[in-house]
Amino acid sequence: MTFAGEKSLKSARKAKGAGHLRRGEILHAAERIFVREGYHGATIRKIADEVGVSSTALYMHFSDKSEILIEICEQAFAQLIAQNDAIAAKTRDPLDRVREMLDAYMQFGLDNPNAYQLVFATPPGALSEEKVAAMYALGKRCYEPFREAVEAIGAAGRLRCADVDLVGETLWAGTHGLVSLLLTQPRFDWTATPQKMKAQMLDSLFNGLLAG
Amino acid sequence: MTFAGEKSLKSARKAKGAGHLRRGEILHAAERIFVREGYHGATIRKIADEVGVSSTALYMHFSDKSEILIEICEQAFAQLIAQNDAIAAKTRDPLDRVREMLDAYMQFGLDNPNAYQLVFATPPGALSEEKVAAMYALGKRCYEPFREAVEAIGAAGRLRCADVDLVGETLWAGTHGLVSLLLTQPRFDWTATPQKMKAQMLDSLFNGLLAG
Amino acid sequence: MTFAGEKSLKSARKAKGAGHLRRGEILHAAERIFVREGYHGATIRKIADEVGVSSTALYMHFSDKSEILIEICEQAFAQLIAQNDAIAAKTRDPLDRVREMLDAYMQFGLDNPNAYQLVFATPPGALSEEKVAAMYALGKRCYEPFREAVEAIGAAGRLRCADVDLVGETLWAGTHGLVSLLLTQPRFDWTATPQKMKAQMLDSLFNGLLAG
Amino acid sequence: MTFAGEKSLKSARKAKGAGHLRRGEILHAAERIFVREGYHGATIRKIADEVGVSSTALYMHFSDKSEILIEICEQAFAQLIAQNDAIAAKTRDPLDRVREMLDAYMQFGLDNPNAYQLVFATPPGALSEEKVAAMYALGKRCYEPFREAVEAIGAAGRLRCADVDLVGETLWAGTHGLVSLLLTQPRFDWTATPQKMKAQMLDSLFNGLLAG
DNA sequence: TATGAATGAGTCTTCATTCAT
DNA sequence: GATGAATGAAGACTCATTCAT
Repeated sequence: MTFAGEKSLKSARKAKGAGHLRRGEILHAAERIFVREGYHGATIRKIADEVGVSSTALYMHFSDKSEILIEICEQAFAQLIAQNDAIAAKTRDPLDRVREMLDAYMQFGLDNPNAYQLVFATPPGALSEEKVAAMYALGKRCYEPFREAVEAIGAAGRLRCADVDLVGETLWAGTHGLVSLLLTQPRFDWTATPQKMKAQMLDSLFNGLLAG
Repeated sequence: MTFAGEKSLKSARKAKGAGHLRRGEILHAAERIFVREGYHGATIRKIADEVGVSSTALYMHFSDKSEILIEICEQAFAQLIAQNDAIAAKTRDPLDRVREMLDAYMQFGLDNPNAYQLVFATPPGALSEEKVAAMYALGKRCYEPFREAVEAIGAAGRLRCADVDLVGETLWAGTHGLVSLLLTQPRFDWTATPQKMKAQMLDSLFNGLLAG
Repeated sequence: MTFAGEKSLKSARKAKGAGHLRRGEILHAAERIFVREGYHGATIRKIADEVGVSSTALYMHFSDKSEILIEICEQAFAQLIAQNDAIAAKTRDPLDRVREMLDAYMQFGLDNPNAYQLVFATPPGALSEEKVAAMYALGKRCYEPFREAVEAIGAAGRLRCADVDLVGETLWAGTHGLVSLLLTQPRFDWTATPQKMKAQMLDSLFNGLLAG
Repeated sequence: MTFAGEKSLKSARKAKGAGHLRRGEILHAAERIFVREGYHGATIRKIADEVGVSSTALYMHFSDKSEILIEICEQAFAQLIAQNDAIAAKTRDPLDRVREMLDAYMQFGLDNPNAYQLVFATPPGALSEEKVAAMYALGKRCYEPFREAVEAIGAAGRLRCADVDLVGETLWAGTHGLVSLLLTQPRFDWTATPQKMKAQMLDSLFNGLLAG
């Protein structure tokens, strides 16, 4: 149900700048509520109440409930991408690069639990096929610098396993698992701090995957 | 076969089910839809339609929408617990025991993607505090045999790291991460089969965590 | 929506006799619940539960929810009529006759609070025009012996007021008011027993209405 | 004016009301329907239709169906209380005071048949225990000035009966009975006007209760 | 005689969304 | 830029009623 004009409309709104603050407030409130109640459980009114404006007001900033979700995800990906790009530019040693990327990735999840969960567990029914594809593209873009770094490790002959992609995916899975569990199982009696767990996870995976 | 519509449909329906059959059908349909649409997005009507009964009919089997969710989770935990108990009873060597448990755990997730996601990302706001606590208790009960097995490895001096719990949690996180990613990112271009990835994850973690 | 056959159907059912007990149980349960919850608030299921049978079972005794209400009212009127007829036949002195009738009337209300309130405060929307008319006819039939008795007092020149009907209606209103208040305002801190209040009401009205 | 249908209707609606106007309209419609159909029989939709708004609109003014009922009762009590207070302030002679209060009370019932019946036969199961208690408190507050006036008559030695409360309650019962019957038995062939009946009831009770 | 399973209509209520102001 | 009033559609759930057994 999107039609031409949407894009420019969006830009127009963003360009205005006056409502920038509001926009941000709404996004943050929405993020919290989307996670606390689930996408469908989060109502426009609940979000508006949390911000302290009328529900009508949200429509001045977002044309749609789904647009809020999309923007949250876009921003999350933007940060994730910037993060990885920065590390890629800065850190030469591929091993350090991968480790830094993974650490930053987990840290992002811990720092932005709502956005993280939204990105990795949004009910599929929430977004149009189009939008889901767009999100996927962002995810891929984000994954790329990481994949390259892993490949560099492999090229340096430091991997125990020949399949570079399999290694990368395992690293992602392990780190994602830690963040995911920490966020979704707050009741579990975790014995160490998130920082220690992050380190342990990275150590284990690197120990396990790297060649002697 | 399909033109008479309403009447034949109705007869077909009635002919179908004795009683607990229905219950099972409903649970399975609900499982699918809860995951596809999220708990709040899954409506009683959608579930009923999927089963092919009136929405009213669901209330003959479940007093509540949440009760359906609860039962799905309980059954999932029951299977997970039975699985772990069986392995604990059967497999003596603690190392094999842990590996088997983790493998079975991941396999359960792959085989029951809906139940798995429901259990590990229980839709927020769906269950009463009470019920959430009950679910947590089941989770703990399920984790126990696994924890004991990890402890046995530690007792045998085979762990690189002294903190047994940290090791157990890392193992859980890693395996959960793989299942979670495989289920939530079906679009990602996974390079290996789930079976290979499972093996790779287990190998990596064991390599990384076990003492030389 | 009533049609020919209803009457005979009813007789047929009643004639059977086997379900007599059940029928009575249902009527009593319904009476309680109609009053406790209101006609619309009383559901077939609630009534069935109170009796301890399935809701379907009620349909074996009554074709309809409204039929239950009607029968309760009919029985109440039947008793009221029998009461008045008996007093009319037995008590010669018109003054005693009226007093006895009014006393019995109030006592009926106190003894059968549910039926009484049903008869005098059934939401009009509950019954068809037809049925309401039938109820009214019964009410009239019940009122008749009372009216005659009041008339006899008047004929004996014992009324302060010439309008016999006005006197009768005032007597009815006064006694009804007492019963009605006692039943609907159980929270009120009534200072005397119902028996004393009945007597006081009758004394006051008679004192007030009778000539010197 | 009436042919365009929907659109003009809508405009008409919108043009109608500022805000509390609506609230009042709803209260009046609800009052009628509550009495005509009983509390449970009165549906939000029926009320909304009577007002000419969507059922959703009711929720902009009242958070709940029961809140509508509560407000009707509160307003009725408010008027009743104001009435009695005014008479208490204005009329010195206790006998006149009581008579005026009772007359005003009956007149209120005749003028506000719906509110009256709602207040004195509050639909069972409609209100929470709390709310029922609140209503009772209002009733008590309303009764108080009347009770005091009756007491004053007694203090003046003008009562035939020593029990002042019993006298008050009898007066209330008698007058309530008249209103109640007039409202619930519109089919009955009342021989006098309500005004005459009111007077007759008061005369009878006073004659009966007062000392020679 | 009785019931368990089923259903269509309808209940209260809430949602996303619009529009006049 | 913001809102209060409004609404159609839909949500969970309940009701009276039926029917095969």
